[in-house]
Amino acid sequence: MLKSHSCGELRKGDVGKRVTLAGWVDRRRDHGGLIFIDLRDRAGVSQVVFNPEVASSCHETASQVRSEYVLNVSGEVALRPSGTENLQLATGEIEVIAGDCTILSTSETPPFYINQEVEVEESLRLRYRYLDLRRPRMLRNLTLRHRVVEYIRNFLNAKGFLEIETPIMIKSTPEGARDYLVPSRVHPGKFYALPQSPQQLKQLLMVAGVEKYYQIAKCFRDEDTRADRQPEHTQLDLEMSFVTEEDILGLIEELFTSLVTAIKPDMKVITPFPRVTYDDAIARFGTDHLDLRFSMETGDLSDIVADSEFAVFRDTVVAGGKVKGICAPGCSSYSRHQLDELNKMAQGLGARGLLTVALGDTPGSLDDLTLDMVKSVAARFLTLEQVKGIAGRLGAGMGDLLLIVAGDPKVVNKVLSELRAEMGNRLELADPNTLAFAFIQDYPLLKWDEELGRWDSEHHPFTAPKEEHIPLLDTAPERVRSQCYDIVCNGYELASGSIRIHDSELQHKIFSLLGYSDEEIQQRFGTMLEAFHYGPPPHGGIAPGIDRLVMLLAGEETIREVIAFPKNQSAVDLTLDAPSPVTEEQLAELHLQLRDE
RNA sequence: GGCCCCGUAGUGUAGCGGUCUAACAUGCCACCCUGUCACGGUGGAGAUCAGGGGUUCGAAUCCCCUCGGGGUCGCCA
Repeated sequence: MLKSHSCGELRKGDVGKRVTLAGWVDRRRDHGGLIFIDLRDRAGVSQVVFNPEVASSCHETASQVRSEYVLNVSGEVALRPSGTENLQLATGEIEVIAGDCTILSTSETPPFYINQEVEVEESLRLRYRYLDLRRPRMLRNLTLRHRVVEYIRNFLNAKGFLEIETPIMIKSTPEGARDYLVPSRVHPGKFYALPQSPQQLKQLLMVAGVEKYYQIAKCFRDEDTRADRQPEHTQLDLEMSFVTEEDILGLIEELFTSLVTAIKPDMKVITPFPRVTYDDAIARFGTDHLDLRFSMETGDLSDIVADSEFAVFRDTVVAGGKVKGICAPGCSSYSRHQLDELNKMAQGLGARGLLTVALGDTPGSLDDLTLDMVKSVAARFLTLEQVKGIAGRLGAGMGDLLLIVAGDPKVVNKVLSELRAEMGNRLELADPNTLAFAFIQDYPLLKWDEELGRWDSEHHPFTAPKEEHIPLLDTAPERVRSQCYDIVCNGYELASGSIRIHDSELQHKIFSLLGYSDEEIQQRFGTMLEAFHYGPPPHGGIAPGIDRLVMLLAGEETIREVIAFPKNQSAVDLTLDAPSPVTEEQLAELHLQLRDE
């Protein structure tokens, strides 16, 4: 080793020791005579003093050094002269008196600050990701991620799970997201696909008798990116045999709560995790990836306004739509501009409009409310009783602002859930140090796909219906609930899972319901159905997203901040400049020809 | 594919129709400096204002297109 100690570990107790350090020049302070260099490695920073009277050639070397040069320094650890200690620094009581110094490598001036926490354009950071990762924030995030994965492995290993790798090149199945395809050289015209998840493989592992499986698995989806979505992401993929929904939820709750306690003890977790049915989630929050850190629940106002003079509301209800709203506490004094912003946001999400109702100027009892204190374009169409009814339903008082949307229930819920998140943000209602996990249960098994004119899986086709709902598959598929569950946290979907079908008859029936021909079923799922003829155990699992989990623990806004080499919004890897063209020879070998477009 | 936002020295920002020959901070270069730690001091270099077109007597500034980046809707079983 070129170092005897790390730059971050030296303390008072090391005084007098002769040490050798190696690291990067974080900062150099040249006093003409004395030169101070903060030498940085992964563990931290130590101040090295270069004194011409102690080692003149060494001092000469130090004067040539610039930021991010890599140095090897030997010297004695000394107590800093009294009065010059730096309490900001863990190593601030000592310094290393350089006796010998070698420049291991030089560095050009970096394209952005490495020793300062300044926001830099993300594309530049990604182009020089190896420099970006030198910055404390990134090092912190990567370290956190490592510890999370380490914790998960230890936790599951202790519970008797086997970590098993599954292939990255598998078979394409056209349902779900678009596959990333890998052309086969050996088999002209045939392709592998990168897994969207190891779903079928882990179920085969259950048939194989593994009983408890997990994997830190890379998953690939060729869909557009978002702040919390990348073309490839990492899941804790997990599957167990002979379990019920309760077993899976209990395991995950124990894992997550103990993980947070161990790794981020300063963060609050609400236990036990609240359980919300899908229908309740939609009714109360307009979305199933809800944020339970604050209330501001939506309220259905349809019955109150059905007979109102306000045509927009009345007509919506008559046409089978819904009128719902939320209450933004203390926002009755919102300016015209602020209201316009919210209106624009609502319209951007598909609402025809947003009705705002300001209840007086100051806090107080609703009993004192009079119609002329109500500021709203709909005020003259509503009775005082109706306004009070609406306010009551939304838990509003004087001084509050009501945000009301009318229209198709899907749109109304979408818009209100986004407005709720927005207002929660603006009013700082969501404590950034709280992780509000929740289980969402009782999802519908199927959803009607308008475009294709057929039923489609809400989760995936291997999800088991609730036992007692199986008869409904023939009579009222829309009413069938599944043994499917999500974990959400602070407004993000963190995990999805289900108890799987282990009966090949039932599985076959679901496939048929989804409109697959026998031939298609055989072609896409033949192996699994066949495997299910050989004693498949009842089984189920779940797959929490590691990127999102670490993002929440790190307090970051995007998962890119917790991925070493992420892709940008256009799915480009700016570090390596991928994707890139390939040679004609490569294409020919793969029996591929590019189309003119 | 739609909508919204952004693009000014290496970096981060200011400037938003004329006095911009583009400012500030920091970084960079040179010199001075033996107790600093975001060291200090003096001086200097550094920007076709993303690119193209238009409006105007005059454009970093207004309009259009293109490119690049971000957010989002669609999409993500």
